[in-house]
Amino acid sequence: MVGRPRQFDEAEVLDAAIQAFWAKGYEATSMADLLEVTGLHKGSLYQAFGDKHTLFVAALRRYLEGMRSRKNVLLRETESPLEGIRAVAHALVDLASEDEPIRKGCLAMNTLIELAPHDPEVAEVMHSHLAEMRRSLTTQVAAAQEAGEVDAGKDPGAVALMIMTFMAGLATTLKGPMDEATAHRLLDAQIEAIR
Amino acid sequence: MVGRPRQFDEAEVLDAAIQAFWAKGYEATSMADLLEVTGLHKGSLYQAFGDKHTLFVAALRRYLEGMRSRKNVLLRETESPLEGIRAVAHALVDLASEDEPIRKGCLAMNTLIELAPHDPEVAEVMHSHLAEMRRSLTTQVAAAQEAGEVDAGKDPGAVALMIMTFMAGLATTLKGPMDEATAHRLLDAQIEAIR
DNA sequence: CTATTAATTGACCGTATGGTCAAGTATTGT
DNA sequence: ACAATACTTGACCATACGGTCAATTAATAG
Repeated sequence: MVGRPRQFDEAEVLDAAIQAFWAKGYEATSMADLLEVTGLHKGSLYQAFGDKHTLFVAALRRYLEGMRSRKNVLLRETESPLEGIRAVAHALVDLASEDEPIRKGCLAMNTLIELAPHDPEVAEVMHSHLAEMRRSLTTQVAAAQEAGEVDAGKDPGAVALMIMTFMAGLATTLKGPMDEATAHRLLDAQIEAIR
Repeated sequence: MVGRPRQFDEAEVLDAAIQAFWAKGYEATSMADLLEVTGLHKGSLYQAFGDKHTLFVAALRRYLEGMRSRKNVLLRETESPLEGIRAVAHALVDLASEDEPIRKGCLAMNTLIELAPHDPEVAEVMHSHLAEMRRSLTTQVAAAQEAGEVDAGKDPGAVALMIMTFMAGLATTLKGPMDEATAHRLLDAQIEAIR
């Protein structure tokens, strides 16, 4: 490539943007916030990532990719299908509990609530992410049934959705009075109840 | 009282504000939106309710009171404790599914995510609401145990929290791809799993 | 009638917002 | 050296924002 190369790491900039949007939400995060947290100058940010909305979508995409890849790693590294589900769910609680006592929750759920209803592009990104999550969890539940860890009479798709719903609930309530330890306890009970 | 009386119904104005905040969130709802939806003029709104934040808190309080009173009615009118829980939970799904296909979710959960972490006043209102909800549900679960509808060996507080968590999850995911019928189905399965 | 209170209307304000642009400087490949 | 690209800096912009104020009109109680 000809010309002066990027002096910043695009991934690092996106990660910084993720942190900002995650902590304050889309509307409440100003361009000034983003400039401060990324350390870039106005011109550079706009040239590299376009406007605020475009930057947000890029950051969201990166966040979601990260979640999915961590999920896949956990599912691969655990010893049994149900252990995998457990690991993924508890990892989400850990993530949502970061930065105590001002827990940021899950950027995906935060975005689903704040933006998805009015923002078609964001909605599309979120929907395909959730669809992938659902597919992945469904096959995992089916595997757990094969392994005798989950009642074979149940509908694996329904069980997967129930786990996702519960995780969404934890990610949401963790932004309120619920504490991390309780969240982990409830999650164990939920997985037990669903087997 | 001396002087010209209010030409508008404060409750109606608050309801209109609730609808606006519910549909778009706090930040994304402008004063112009609020004027349009309430039908009031700038001066009147500011004189009667103070600034945007004060108005929001008043609207939120009214919304939460409405939820609690409807909950109490449902718990009183149903035939068994577990039926009461079922009714309350399904009513929330109905509420969160209003205005299809742009479902508004639950203003309480929306607010918990968008504002509670940075807004002490809102956080306090939400926390006391959730605490009341939790107390109420816990005694209801205990009653269901008395009636033999729920396994007496379980911790009623934990069961109550699990139901609340699941409801929070439904309220959240209903803002995304989940449809109302699925939500009701999952809810039935959840209550069944928790007994 | 009078005092009091409220609604209406519209002008006005400071500021923060997201966003653009241009001039200058630095860093690379050829 | 030269062209190409990117970063820096800061000025600039239009607008939308939340919020204030004052003048006028309307409705009520005593």
